[in-house]
Amino acid sequence: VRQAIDRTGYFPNLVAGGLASRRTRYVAAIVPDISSRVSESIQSLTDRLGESGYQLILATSGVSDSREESVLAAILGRRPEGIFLTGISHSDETRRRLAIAKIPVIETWDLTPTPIDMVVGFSHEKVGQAAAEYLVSRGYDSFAAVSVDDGRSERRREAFVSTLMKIGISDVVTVRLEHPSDFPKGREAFSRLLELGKLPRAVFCSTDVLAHGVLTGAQALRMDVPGDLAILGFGDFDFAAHTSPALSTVRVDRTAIGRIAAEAFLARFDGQTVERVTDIGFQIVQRGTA
Amino acid sequence: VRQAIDRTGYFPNLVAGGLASRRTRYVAAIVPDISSRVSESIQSLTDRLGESGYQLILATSGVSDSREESVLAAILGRRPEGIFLTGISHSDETRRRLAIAKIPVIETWDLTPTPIDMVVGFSHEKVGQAAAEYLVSRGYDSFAAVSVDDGRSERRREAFVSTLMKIGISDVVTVRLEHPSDFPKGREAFSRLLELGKLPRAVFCSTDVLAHGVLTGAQALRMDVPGDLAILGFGDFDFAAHTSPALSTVRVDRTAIGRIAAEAFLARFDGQTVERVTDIGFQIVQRGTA
DNA sequence: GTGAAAGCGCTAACAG
DNA sequence: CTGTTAGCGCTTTCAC
Repeated sequence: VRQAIDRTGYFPNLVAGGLASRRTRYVAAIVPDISSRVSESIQSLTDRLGESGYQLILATSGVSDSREESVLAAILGRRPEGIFLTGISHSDETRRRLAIAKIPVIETWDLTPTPIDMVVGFSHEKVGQAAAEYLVSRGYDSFAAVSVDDGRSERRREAFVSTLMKIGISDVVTVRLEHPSDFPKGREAFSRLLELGKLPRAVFCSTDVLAHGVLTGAQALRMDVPGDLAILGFGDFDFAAHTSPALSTVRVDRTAIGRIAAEAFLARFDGQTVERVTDIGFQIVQRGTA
Repeated sequence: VRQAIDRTGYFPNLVAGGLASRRTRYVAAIVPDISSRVSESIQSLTDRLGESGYQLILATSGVSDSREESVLAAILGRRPEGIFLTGISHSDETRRRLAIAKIPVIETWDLTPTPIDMVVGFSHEKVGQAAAEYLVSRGYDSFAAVSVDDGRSERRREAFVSTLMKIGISDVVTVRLEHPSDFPKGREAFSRLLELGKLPRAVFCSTDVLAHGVLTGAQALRMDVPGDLAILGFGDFDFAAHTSPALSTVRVDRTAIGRIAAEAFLARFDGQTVERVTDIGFQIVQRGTA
């Protein structure tokens, strides 16, 4: 039999199987764009899912999720058994369609008290707050915050600023740049801080690329980092981390998001009940002497 | 009718459609890993394909494509209409299965005279050669080459070395590191060059992260780059590019690979004949005064 | 043109 | 337990 199979080159048609069994063994993931940091969680998702015979349908929703709704519509027709979403802000229409589809949904990279179904992520507010508390605890007393105009980035910055406000520090210089954050924008942020005359002792960048841009701006002026200026980034952008022993960061385990999401999907497919919200947390990685 | 559709929340079952029409409107892509540079080509692939109603099945083949064969088997059963592959070395079994499937296949990120079907990429030999010729033309006369033990990386280095050999320069210091290339390995490469006593005037790194690691190694010694040491990387790793006005690179348009592949697939699905091999080339981007 | 019927290649339910 | 049969929800063909 095996020989006959080999000779004829037969391999089962999974689309027929999917139709008959109503189990397509697909999970769909919608990410803003594939090259972003968010997509790194997809790696662990794919790998774990692949082990159990599931395949990933990957789609991009574009800048600020502009295409999420239409992409979702296109994808639901393919009857994936689960949906991996980025972020927690989704249109009513998206929510309605997801409700109709009645399949496990996991929102990621954030936390919310009102998830569509499940969430695995961390609190961006807590990140900003922890960043502020960390810098204060290390004795810094003048601050700046730089972010890009993207929801999660802004929320980290806002939490940073408001936490400082609570302990009586209200003159936090804020620099906001256009999404997406990249290296030159970090340099630009540094220039703007310079123009404002009084450079702070510590700056929180809501992104690691931004932090790295600020860093080189400072280094170009022969400043000592973190001596003259402490820089705290976010995300553990490996490259930034390795490049700059001077750059501290709020580190998030990106692969955990994919891994935990995969396990949650598989458990649900298996009929098990699953924790609805998983906070993967974060940690502050100190480098140099900041 | 629209109202009834809206009320019942009906949306067509594409898996039934796929079975009936034998057109699944899926394209599958197999990449070594999602976080690698290779995967950036996937972005443009997905986007262009999505515009035409095609969805992407993404799978990873693991380090040095170890899982490519099994992953392909799992994927062919889903009857994608096209396959996007990374690289040009594929096992006989892979080739056999692909032949049986009789669907368009595009090998990418490389060039070969014997493609399975179509190829879109560039010549790694030419990259190495161009790197050598560029540095020589700029007056450098002592060289080092650093690479990781990955097929394409090695081929760039080998071409670099052999091109220099042809013009009479045979004492090129070579440093080989383990795959995958990362920042610390670049620093390690620099250390090894130092240990060898005589530091060259120019070094070609077959990866941009490697180049950046070498760069910071040099900067740590207060060396002037490119004054004391010219560093030429490969790949246009944006971060490296932005960080270091001192770092030149052999730039490849990664999005072009996905875009061209998508167009080729769509044309073939449409019954058109398509160019079998597309060389997207590369260009040397000079930064600083190197 | 419009409408009914016959698959697509499996899985699952059922009868033997 | 093995063998048969009836769908899964579409597309396509074919008769009208």
